[in-house]
Amino acid sequence: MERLRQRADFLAAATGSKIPAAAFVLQARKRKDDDEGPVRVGFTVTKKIGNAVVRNRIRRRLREIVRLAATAPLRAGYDYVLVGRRAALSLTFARMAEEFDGALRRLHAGHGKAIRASVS
RNA sequence: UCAGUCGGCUGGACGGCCGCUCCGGCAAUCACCGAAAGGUGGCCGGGGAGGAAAGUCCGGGCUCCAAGGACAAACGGUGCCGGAUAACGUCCGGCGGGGGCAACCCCAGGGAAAGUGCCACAGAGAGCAGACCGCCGGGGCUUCGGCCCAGGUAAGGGUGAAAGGGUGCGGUAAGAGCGCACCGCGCCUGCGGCAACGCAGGCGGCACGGCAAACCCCACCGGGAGCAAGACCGAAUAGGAGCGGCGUGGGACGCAAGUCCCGGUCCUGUCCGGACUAGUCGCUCGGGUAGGUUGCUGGAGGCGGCGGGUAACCGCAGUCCCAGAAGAAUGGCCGUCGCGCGGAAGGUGUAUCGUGUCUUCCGCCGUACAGAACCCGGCUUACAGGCCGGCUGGCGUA
Repeated sequence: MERLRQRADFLAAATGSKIPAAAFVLQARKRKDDDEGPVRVGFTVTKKIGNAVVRNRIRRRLREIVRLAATAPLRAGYDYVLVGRRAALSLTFARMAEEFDGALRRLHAGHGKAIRASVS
């Protein structure tokens, strides 16, 4: 599993499907012509959420959720982005892990609010 | 012991499971990603947020850019004196003014006899001072209550942020630095101090109101931009330069450049008219974008010691190496405890109350402010709490 680092990758993922949850919004996008590539995950916590300490803490908790959810149905060749929300600070860890699992299943079942990416 | 004041330190601890990042060592130069530059991957050992890392308000280092040097002008900043420092708007020690019983605290604290300007409202009068009320003697009138006229007067009332020294005595018609004493102010001299300034004496009868966070004057300081600085590597695609291969319709003139005619293609189906008529492929090179590497942490460095200095701080030898990320590591989850607050019970001390102190239990109680981003010195602001020390005042005891 790799981290997303380039700004272009984040912008691309934002055009994919979105699944909202209490603690985060899950965005996902299948990379073109790449069925075997690694799973890549990125995290976004905007300045609106809080100061640097709060943003760091949210990002770390989300990162840990993804790391420990090895059995979750993450798919190869996909880019995932988790956008942190304020609730990620106070919700219990188990609850958030459940939400992540549920969000992934809904996403791959096709229930996400698919936003048609403009063909580039 | 209570109240106050100043300064310094600290910023939870331990354990379990699972991770992140950097450095060093070991090993095949192996595997994977990428066109390349380069990156990722194993095991072992070690390091890994703050007192403000924050705000980005000053001052430096460092880097690039600009510029003959110096000075001046302009603009910006600083502003009692001396010292510290790489430097500062910082710090230390003094001086002056103000506040507090005191410890101590606060002050944009140069120049107002260089010039210009302003001083609202109120008030009679506000910058060559000023008679509204009042006071005073004189003249006139009088219904004997007073009224009028020309004067004198800044002691009193009233206005104001401010009314041209203050208090007292003398003096006078009433008053007035009109005279005197003390205080204040100004000038001169002497003494002390590096200086700001202080002290003493003499002279002056008081002139020189305030505002420079109004313009201004004086002294001193300042080139600009910032690690997204800068350096190196460097695609794809487009464009540029060079070399080579193939190609560049026919004819006339001309040394050549070129011009003209006949063709060909296009505007457009036709006429007329107009435009075009040489590229294309391969290799190499340079600039540069995405991207990557570096800059990147050993420094005005920390620690304790000795010496100098009232202090800020400085010197000497010793010792230590102590974060380097890049959509941004330094953590996530759980347990036990600590600390604080509140409640309950019990013990202890006091004649009693208040209350102090100790032990145990309980609380879906609280445990802050805040995350390095090139590096230092400051300032400012935020902060649950805890600890230590100096000094001052009150009360009690010996």
